[in-house]
Amino acid sequence: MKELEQYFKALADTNRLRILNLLLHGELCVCDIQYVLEATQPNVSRHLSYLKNSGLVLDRRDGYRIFYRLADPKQGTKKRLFEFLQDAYKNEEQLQADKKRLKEAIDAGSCTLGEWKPYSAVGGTKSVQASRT
Amino acid sequence: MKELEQYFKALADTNRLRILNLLLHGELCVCDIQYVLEATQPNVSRHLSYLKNSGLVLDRRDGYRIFYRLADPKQGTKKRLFEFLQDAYKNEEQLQADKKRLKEAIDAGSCTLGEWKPYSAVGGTKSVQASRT
DNA sequence: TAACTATATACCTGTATGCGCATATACAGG
DNA sequence: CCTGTATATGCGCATACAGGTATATAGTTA
Repeated sequence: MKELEQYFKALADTNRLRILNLLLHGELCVCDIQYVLEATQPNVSRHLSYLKNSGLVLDRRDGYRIFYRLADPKQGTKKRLFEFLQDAYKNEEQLQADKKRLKEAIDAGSCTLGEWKPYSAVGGTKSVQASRT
Repeated sequence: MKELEQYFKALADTNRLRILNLLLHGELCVCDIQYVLEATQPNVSRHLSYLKNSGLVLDRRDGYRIFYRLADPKQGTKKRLFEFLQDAYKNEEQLQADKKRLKEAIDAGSCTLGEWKPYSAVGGTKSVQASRT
């Protein structure tokens, strides 16, 4: 029960919903998220910590950068939760705008040079990583 | 966005998750919920208020009793949310125990004399009401 | 080792919530 | 109207967060 409650607590915040929206499309580093949300770095960092502690996302260090991604989308409840989100997100203009903004940033050469693919294509497998100098 | 966030805020509490679990099976009055949760009456009342304000449940007065039920399970996001919950709840022992306890209470003649049917059978239609003296 | 980049954390403040207890409100029946 | 039942609300307290600013940490490169 605690786990489910923890998921919902993690989802009960606009900034975290926006972050998950971005992560639904693949792994991202903090700075890209920060850029899209137009939030301060500590703010983004804290929300990511919260999401990580809740069990919804995982992180990975690559050099001095840390990449965040959704956690095990294969598994039952979590997988269905992500699918629900993916669906519910479709009605949210803000989130669509965020995706667009991220895409533009990536095209323009942001930190995350990697892929930009829909959630269905991510499927829990680690997305293409990109280390840039 | 605010709406979605509000839903998650409403779900981010054990007591409210337990209440929704019960409501997934039909309309209930406060006292029955109170009995199952073994919580104080003001406590249950406030959680119900919270759920109502979040848009997840509706209430209806019948005499000096007030019945609560899930809101519009027909509609898109909310419907999918309830379905997700229904599914996620299956793994939670506490919630199964709650259902059992409620069922016993109803069989023994609690406030809600009404039906006790699975969510699929409720489908947004007002459940059978029961007023008891 | 020093300088620099990307992230995280500590501290502070304001707001939201959760809970118990007491009390108010709403309805039903003499 | 007075009493009793069912539910809601006000108050006080403790805790959890969210956000900003400043600072610490980890890793990279010269």
